[in-house]
Amino acid sequence: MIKITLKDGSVREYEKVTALDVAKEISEGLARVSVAAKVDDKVVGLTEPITKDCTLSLLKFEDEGGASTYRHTSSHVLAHAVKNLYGKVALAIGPSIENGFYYDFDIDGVFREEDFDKIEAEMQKIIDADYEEVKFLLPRDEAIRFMEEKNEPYKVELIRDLPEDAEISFYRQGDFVDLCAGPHLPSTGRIKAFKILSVAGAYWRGDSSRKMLQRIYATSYNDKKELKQYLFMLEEAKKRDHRKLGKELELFDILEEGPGFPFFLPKGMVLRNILEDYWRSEHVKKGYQEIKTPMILNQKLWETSGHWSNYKENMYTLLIDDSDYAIKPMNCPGGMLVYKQKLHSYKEFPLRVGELGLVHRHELSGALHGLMRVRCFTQDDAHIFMTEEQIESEIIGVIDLIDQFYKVFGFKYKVELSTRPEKSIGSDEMWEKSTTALKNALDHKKVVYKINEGDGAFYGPKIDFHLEDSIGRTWQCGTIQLDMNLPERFDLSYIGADGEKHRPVMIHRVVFGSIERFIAILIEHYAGALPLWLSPEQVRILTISEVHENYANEVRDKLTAAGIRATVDARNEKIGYKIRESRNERVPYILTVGDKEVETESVSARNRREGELGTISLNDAVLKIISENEERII
RNA sequence: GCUAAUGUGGCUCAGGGGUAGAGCAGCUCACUCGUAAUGAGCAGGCCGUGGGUUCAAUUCCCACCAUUAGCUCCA
Repeated sequence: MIKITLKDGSVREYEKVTALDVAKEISEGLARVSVAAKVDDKVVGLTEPITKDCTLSLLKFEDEGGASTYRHTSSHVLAHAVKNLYGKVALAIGPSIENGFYYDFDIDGVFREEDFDKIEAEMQKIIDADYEEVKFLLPRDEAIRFMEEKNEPYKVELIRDLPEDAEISFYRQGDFVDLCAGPHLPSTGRIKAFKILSVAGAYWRGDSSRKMLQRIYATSYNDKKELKQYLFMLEEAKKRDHRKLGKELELFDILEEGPGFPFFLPKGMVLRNILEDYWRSEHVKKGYQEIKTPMILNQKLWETSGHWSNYKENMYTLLIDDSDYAIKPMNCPGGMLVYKQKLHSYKEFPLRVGELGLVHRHELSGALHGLMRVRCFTQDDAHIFMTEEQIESEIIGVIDLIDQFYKVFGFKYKVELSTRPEKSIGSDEMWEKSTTALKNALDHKKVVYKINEGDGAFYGPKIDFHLEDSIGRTWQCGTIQLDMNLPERFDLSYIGADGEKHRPVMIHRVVFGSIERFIAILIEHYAGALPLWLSPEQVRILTISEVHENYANEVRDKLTAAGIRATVDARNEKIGYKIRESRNERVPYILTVGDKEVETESVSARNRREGELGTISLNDAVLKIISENEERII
């Protein structure tokens, strides 16, 4: 007898059973929506026999492990279809990924978008055939022979690399068999909606010295509607592309003359300066000082910091008067030097030193991407020096600051804590202490966070902030990193209350991360329609005809005097034309003035948020705009 | 860096071995206009760069540069 405990605590007993049997017994509906099962903590296929007492939960598509099972089977269907259509093709791997799945193929020639329809049609045939997914095991020797017979060299390599004690399993669907750990859907007919998205080259095992394979990316969903929603999101993301909008709105440009080195145009500079001004004013309020360290420093410094031995290939170097120098890829070494310029007392702690530092890093040409991935960018860095006892409260302060910043832009965010990696420096005691301090700070703020075991930097644990934009994508921006390395390397010290020298604790932290990338995220988040306080041009005053130009200028001057960025469009164009243009340029406030407005000292207003506001007095309009600007209304 | 694709006026794109076209934007003129495109005209390109093939190359071939999608890397 096998005892199965269900989610609700009830226990059922069976002689021989699969998760699917249990589901059916509960209800046909549940059996229909379940895509996999969790036996104790392991995700398994619905039709796998359950052999021991366990707790069982049935997984729907949206449950953790559900979509990945669903898409894993989808990837087999893709591979099956490609095998059917192209005889001579070797299979590599085909996992499920965040929003879909892929399969890597070794094939002569390349797949093209024109081939997608054909492959999709073949996939549909396989789904319609509703092949059962049959799992079977083979001993290592036989498994290798089996795959050799099928001319699957990659599979053979995979089997050879499996650990001694690994169970080597295969799944068969019709005449297609693939090496696979599973789990899978009961049959191919369970796939309701799928789409091939793209094709790209990918190295076998991510190793650029190995063969480049053809990777087909696709996705699948539990119903057509969800697939459609996802495809819509992709379309939306394309429309919001900051590279396109940045150029259209004349914020920045990246030219052939400087790949990865962006130019900021006048309007982009307005946005950038607003972000930096806000950053400065908030940091001053929180007790930060600001410094600026040089862009170029000598090789010796980078040797001291460890960058010369660990980061050299990413650094731009140059010769000055026969000595080696490097352009800074990070701000910290400069910050260390500033710290060392005088003797510090514990009474100064925590010492918060910020720097909007422009760093240069040699990124691979293929990695460049608009403002998201560049070769020079500005980190809104700060280094905080403190005693061990101050870690927790200081981290809380940074968490609060980051929270405040993200909220102002309307971002939700998720927090992750990364702990000690295998290769690391520092004592166990120090790691323990500092990791606990970070945890305590998070717990104190009642922040929900995920722990990434072993994902910390070699020099200390860290907290990362992943903000979520308006279409659900996440971006890592803020980070708080404890550093046990640099204070050591630079022999930093302070005089404690005991009159002795001590080593300070130091953290690096950024809020925006990179100003350039943050701007890119903002553009995509708002789809170019920046909120009033961030808009390079906040108000545009449109004249109905030439005779209204003087009044329009008066309105503008009044706004300008109040610190609002306003312009007048007095061209001889129809009002509809001028409105259309203002809207296309995402100007938040459009004020129209004609005879009526001139007579009554008013404006006909519309804004992006509320639409038409009708005719309001000039005074009210100015006050409204000023207050919305000051409140940083989104 | 690697693989593939792409590179034509400011932008979006068409074309194609006989030295280039459209729409939008720009400029000029007319209209003096009330809430998402008034009309007409003009101007604008060494067809990414350098080689090669050819009587002739923007078109075909090669190399390079850049961009894009991935791989890798990551703020």
